[in-house]
Amino acid sequence: MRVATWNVNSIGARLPRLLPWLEETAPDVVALQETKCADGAFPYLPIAALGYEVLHSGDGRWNGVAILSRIGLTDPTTDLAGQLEARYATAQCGPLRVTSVYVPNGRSLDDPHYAYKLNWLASLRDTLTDLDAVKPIMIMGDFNVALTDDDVFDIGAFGGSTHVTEPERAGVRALLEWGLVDVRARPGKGDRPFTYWDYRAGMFHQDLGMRIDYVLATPPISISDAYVDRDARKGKLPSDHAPVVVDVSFGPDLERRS
DNA sequence: ATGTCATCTTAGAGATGA
Repeated sequence: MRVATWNVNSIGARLPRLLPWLEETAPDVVALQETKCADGAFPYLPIAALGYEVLHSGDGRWNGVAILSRIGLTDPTTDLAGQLEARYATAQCGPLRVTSVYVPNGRSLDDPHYAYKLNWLASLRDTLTDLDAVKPIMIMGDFNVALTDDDVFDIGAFGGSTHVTEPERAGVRALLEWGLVDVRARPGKGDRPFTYWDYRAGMFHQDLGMRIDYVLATPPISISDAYVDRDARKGKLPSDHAPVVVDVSFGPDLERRS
């Protein structure tokens, strides 16, 4: 089974890249972020034509998350307790409980949006309280946090910046401490599996990136491969994020239990 | 390291966010 996450930075602008990518990559489940469209404007038809059921939560201009699944999609939820923006979507997709997240950016350390980001991560952690890590659960998306200094191209360039502070990292680590595992993709071009490169200043060309998109999975989910699809960041009108693609499998007992 | 890209407002360049 193949699962992927991708911040597409507008599904409207990215549709000419997304549709052929879905055909070539053939993921069974995809978590999308930054769709930047209202529910009524989501391109359901061309995606359904490729065999996917869709759960979308969209504000319109900003944010927006989706789950695409061709192995079933039930028990949809887009409400994250106490949070108003469209940044969270969960559904049962076959044996997997899948969540797509678009964690708030934080903007700057003195901006109220930074406290909002920490609060949002706490709300995300709270959703795990009643769940059991022996079941197959995946939370994936754009976390807007680099977990370690090695997850940015040069930690010296991030003094006083968001994405690398201890409270943000602790917010994500709380998910790992609960029992989710950080599925590290094998590196692409460089020695580190970056997933985001700023559009400006030739950052992608120089591989000056950040690893801020994560796939988190519970231990029963066996990972046979995980890679960053750098090709999707190249060429004409790419997103500023690359997809993370993960191949997973389960034991027969787990297939039954879920 | 702020060099790009996407969207909305409202008709064409500016504001906003990343």
